Amino acid sequence: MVSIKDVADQAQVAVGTVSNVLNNPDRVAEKTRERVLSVISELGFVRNDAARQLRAGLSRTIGLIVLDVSNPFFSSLARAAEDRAAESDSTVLLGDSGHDAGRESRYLDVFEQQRVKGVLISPVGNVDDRLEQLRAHGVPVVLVDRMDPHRRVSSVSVDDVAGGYMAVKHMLTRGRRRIAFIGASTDIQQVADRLTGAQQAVAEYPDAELEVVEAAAMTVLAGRAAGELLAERGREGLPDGIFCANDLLAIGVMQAVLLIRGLRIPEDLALIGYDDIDFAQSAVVPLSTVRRPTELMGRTAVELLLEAIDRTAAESRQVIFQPELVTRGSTL
Amino acid sequence: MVSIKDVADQAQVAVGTVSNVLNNPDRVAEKTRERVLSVISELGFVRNDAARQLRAGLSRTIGLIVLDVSNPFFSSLARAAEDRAAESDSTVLLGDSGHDAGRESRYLDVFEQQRVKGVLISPVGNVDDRLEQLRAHGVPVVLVDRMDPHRRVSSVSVDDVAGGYMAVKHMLTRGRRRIAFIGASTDIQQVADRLTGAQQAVAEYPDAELEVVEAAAMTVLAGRAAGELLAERGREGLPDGIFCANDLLAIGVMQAVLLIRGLRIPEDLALIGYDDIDFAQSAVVPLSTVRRPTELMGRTAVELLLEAIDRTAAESRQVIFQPELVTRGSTL
DNA sequence: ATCAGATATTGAATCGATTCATTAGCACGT
DNA sequence: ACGTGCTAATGAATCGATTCAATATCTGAT
Repeated sequence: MVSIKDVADQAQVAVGTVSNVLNNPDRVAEKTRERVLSVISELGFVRNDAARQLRAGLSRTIGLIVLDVSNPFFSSLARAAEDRAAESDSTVLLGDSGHDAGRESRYLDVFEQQRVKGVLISPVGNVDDRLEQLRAHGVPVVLVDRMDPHRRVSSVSVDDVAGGYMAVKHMLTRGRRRIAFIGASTDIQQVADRLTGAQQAVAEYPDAELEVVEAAAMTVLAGRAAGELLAERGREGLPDGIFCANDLLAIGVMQAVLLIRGLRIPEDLALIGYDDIDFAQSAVVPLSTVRRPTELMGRTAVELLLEAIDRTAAESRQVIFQPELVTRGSTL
Repeated sequence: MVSIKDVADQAQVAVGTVSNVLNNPDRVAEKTRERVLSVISELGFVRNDAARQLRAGLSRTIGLIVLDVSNPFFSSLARAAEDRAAESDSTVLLGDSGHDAGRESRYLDVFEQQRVKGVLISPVGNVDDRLEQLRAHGVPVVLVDRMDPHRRVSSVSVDDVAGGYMAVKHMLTRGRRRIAFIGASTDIQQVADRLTGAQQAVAEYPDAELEVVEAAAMTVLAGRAAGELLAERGREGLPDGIFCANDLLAIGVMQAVLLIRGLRIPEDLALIGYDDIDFAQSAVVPLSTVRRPTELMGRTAVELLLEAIDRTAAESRQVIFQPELVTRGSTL
């Protein structure tokens, strides 16, 4: 394995000079620099990051732990974070907790041992203590898609109350009055917030009513089951507008509802989801939905982190983004 | 920042003993070990991986670079790789190239500088030279979902010819004879292989014929466009079995075809996709498909890597997995 | 009490890049 | 020839954990 010493010998300079070529090129005379560089490529020298980090103390990597890497929300966010990090000469290393607290904890261990510059995390378990410990060790942390109730760590999140509000308000302005909300357990904060927003919108219309349907999960199949349940009531018993807590549910509902002979979306029933996954626009009837600014969130998360790295003992910042209404065929 | 020295002082032992507590616990007397451990948690000591790696030479991380982290094939593979790595006390750090050669190259740089134990990669660009360089530096490489034509590096891949064969053979045994293959450009090796398999199956039935339809992309929308094109021919001109090069295309085709009044899947038209994404089973008509053993591939990739790490100068191994037919409502 | 043989502990040397006080080299003016 | 003021290059000390030869401590047998 080629070390900086080998390069120095071969190029007939001191190790310090080689180091300067790599880190302070302008302190080295052009002739020397070129000679050293050519030796570097000749020998195929690659800087040992462990040694560099040990001495210099600083790392160039940011750890990102997400709940589910196959969820488009997170993968898009991760990609944006990577791009932003690259602009500041850092790299994002991605860990997928898969909603598993053990795995999450392992990644936190690894990142801490590797002395990453900072950690972005969308937490599963109760990691408040771990994060506090990281902060105490000088590793800044930014929460993603979740706020710290104690406001001790910075965060980027989305105003899901506003998202729920705009989804339902949209259907109300289109004349719908019998609204249904379909979501899984409101134990999930995000789902509870979307429902709250929906209730606020309905409250503005005295002649409107809101029905809450609990689905078994946030999946297409659970949505279809919920839709079939509604369909059994017959056409008269149906709501005229349905807001689903995510797009998967909405697609399931759409499948169930379209099987009812003669029932049409959006004429008889308006339908809106949440997330704007790829399938939303390519559903049989293109699905209206609420989009979260994932790219912006990813970039901002990295920026908050870099900010925290610079002024070491800064106060935390909570950035809350507004979601955006995407209207398509299902609510025209 | 707490170092091993601080722990040693506080626990009244030598640094070597602390190191042994961490790495060779059975060499340390129980009483001493407990004392050291309690000091470690009291001071909140976290081992500095850079120093450990510098001295010990070995790293505990494996780099994995995938084409698209939001693709269920890769995310499932990544998760399996992580699990397998964890069993061997290693961690997988995930890099998402997003089909971008520049990003891929950046990740290779980082992984090489970090001296990872090994690299798993599903390559975008022409990285043969880079990978050869890595191997020369003693970092084993395993290709994922692609074989090295020169057989210099190990790989795990899938027999897509067999996959195409079994998809079409399945429809043929169900009595279908007018088969269509829908796929994007056969520049993509995987697509070309699936077509080859389809042709082999059709060749076994003298009275069967195969039509090839080129789609604009491998997406739902492209599939719907292709389906609409077929639908224009009227019912008589339609094939009675369609094999799509992936599930997204198949779902698009299904959407287009079901709009034709009276046409039914699978009675009038059998349909089969490839990949077994989540949506396949929750499509309006559950979609038959061909599944690749992603978990097994992820585990095996890590195993090949670990194998290569142990016996340093071993020959490469190409592992080719057989895909599996998943029959659902769309071909009953 | 003594010694052999385990067992437990010690601490200096080491990995490779960075840092910085020191030295070398050079140009120019007197 | 000599001093001044630069820029360029040097190389020893350093980061923190691991390793291993050397030493200390303990056990049990004679």
